[in-house]
Amino acid sequence: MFGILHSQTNLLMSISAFLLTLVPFTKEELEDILSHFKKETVSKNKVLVSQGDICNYLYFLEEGMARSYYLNDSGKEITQWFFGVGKFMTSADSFFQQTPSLYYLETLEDCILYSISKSQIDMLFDKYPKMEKLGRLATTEMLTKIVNKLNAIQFQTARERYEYMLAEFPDIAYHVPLGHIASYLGMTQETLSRIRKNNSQK
Amino acid sequence: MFGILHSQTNLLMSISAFLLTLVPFTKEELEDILSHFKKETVSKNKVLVSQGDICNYLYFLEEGMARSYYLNDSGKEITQWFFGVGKFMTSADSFFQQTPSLYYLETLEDCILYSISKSQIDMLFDKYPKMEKLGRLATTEMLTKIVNKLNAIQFQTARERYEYMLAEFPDIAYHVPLGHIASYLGMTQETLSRIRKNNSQK
DNA sequence: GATATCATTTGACCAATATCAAATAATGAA
DNA sequence: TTCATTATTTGATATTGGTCAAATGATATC
Repeated sequence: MFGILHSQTNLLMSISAFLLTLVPFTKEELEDILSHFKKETVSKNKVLVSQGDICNYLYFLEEGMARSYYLNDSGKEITQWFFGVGKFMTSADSFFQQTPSLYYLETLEDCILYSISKSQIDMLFDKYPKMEKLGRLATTEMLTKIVNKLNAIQFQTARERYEYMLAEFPDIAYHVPLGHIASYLGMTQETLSRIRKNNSQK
Repeated sequence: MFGILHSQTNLLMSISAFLLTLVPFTKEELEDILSHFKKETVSKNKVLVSQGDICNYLYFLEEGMARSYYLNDSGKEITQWFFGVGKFMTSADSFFQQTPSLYYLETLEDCILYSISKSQIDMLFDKYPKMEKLGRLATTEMLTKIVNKLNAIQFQTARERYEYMLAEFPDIAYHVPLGHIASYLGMTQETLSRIRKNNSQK
């Protein structure tokens, strides 16, 4: 079968470009802030944080994709969120409250990450009020996105939820295993498979 | 039938007590901050913000209860969140981005509210880094609660979702119309009625 | 390239919950 | 109190999506 071409937007987003979209840091501030992030490359399917760990780092995803997931009562992996290029990623509760993480964080592709520890970012929060603003704005954005997902999950049919997925994560939807998406959307992979089949026939 | 006694905890929570649980403001800071909030009493079933309005105020709920809701495609009211004593309430997106609100805000009981405008709170954000921290912490708390709801909605049966409601909003669950709760939990009110019946028989 | 492993698709059947309609109960206004 | 209105409950039936099992397809390793 001839494949459908899926757009590959946003292959890369530098952390400084991203920070500047939220808050107008000066060159000096930005340099100081960035000096506390550590660049690392991580290969595909690596678990960065396990359920029960304290999540010690906040990550910025310059390249690649990742997900958070947890194990439900039957031990099945439930994808909780996808992270794409140009996004912050962490197990938020665990990182900010320094409590055991409820989630795993796992790369889904080879990734280039910038990481920062809790103590370092707290130091930056104290040093720069603009960093508090950044934190607030980033959190507010996440809140909005989660509310969107909630509305999709709560009131839409399985097919409509898949359409939400395509809209929210266009880069990711065609590049990760079906089962990850199905559990993210709260349906079985059999159901998602049937939806995809019907969509492609239309 | 003899009614079950439902606990009435947290009948009142002062705004200063609440702020101090999140950030250690000094007496002077607190006084300055509170001077920008305006106390108002609002009677039951008043709409504070309508869908399409810009939400101009952030409210703190000292007494009473309220909800946010929207109208779905069929024009049915869907409760999106409940707000109880000691909580901040606003149409977050609309207030912070000054965009038309997707939601209505409506009191469910007579309320005592403290309101503050966007420009005033922005002024406080600029004046006090601790206010940015307050904003970040309050938003993070909200984020955690919404993730909880999402997990309940996504993976639990109708009965388990109702149990989540009782745990998250014990003060509210027995004091608002059934239909508000049913739409909040993503089920019909017939289903919720049957669940309550079964629970009371156990 | 052959084979083992893992991911996806397909089919048959079932359970949970929605829908629609009507009866009953509760509430509030005159 | 009485009546009108609104909220809740109940019953019958329909539908969506889940479960289980098996077949097919894709991928990676030797």
